[in-house]
Amino acid sequence: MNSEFTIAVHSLVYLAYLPDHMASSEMLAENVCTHPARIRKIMSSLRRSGFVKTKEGIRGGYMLNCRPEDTTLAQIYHAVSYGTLKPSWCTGNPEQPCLVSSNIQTVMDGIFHDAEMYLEAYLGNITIESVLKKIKKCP
Amino acid sequence: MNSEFTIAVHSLVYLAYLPDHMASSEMLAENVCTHPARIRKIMSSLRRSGFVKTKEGIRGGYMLNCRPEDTTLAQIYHAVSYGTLKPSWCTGNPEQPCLVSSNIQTVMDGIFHDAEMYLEAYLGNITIESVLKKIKKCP
DNA sequence: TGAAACTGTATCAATTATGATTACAGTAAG
DNA sequence: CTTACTGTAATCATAATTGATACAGTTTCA
Repeated sequence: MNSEFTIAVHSLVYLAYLPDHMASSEMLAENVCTHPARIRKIMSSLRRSGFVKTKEGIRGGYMLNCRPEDTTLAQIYHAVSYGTLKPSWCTGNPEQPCLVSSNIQTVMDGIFHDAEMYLEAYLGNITIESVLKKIKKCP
Repeated sequence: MNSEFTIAVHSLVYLAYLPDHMASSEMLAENVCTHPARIRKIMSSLRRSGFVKTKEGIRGGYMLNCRPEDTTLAQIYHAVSYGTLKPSWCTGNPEQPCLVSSNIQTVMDGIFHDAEMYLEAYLGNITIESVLKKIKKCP
């Protein structure tokens, strides 16, 4: 998994935190600690899945378009990082005569797929609002 | 997550599959499709956690030292890849005045930690033997 | 209308993570 | 005492990730 999921969650939490629920890529980048272009790329994907609306032009930026109490990290993970639990490198080789070597890829694929579903089930219990609440409880 | 978990599972499944439950790093490397030195590194770690025994010297190699029906992928994950669910790159900055930026790391750390526990709970339901059974069912 | 302040997106560079390779010391069998 | 193995570290190559730059397109507002 790369950090796009974390950045997406951070950005949505930050938007939910701001009184007007709106920020430019530059503001978000400073808060997240990354480059504005990277934020724009990820926010574009969040816009395509409907979590934010964007406004181009002067005084533009990103606006929260979902209810923090209804939006779960599972939805965000699915939109931004689905399929990234499984490592890209595989063991075994379908061409080999050995039963284990030739079939392990299929079996491990299934295991990682199911594991990701479990992961999403857990993330489905966490909302943007609950993350914000946890943040507010920090010392 | 890198592929060490997958390689560890593959190696143990392969040992369980072999009639004498024993193989050298070279045999394992060929089956897994990687370099013998990489196998040795991972098998060393599996030896330290008791899943295999190693025999040095001529006619040496790795021998299964656990019951395939009792050994779960959770145990293997924990031994080999614990803590690798969380991306290494973090958002936010504890030095910033903003509540969100300064505390998101702590909160996301907790979420990834719990997510990993969930993942392990799922992997706890899968044994080396059940993986081998799935492999044998492949066409 | 046109300058200013934004997003959208592509491309390339820099950094980091991953995997492959080599090397060699240590060990046990025969 | 040679041969065939593991243990481990170091180094190289490649791939993935992140940073940076550039520029077209859009909207606001003087």
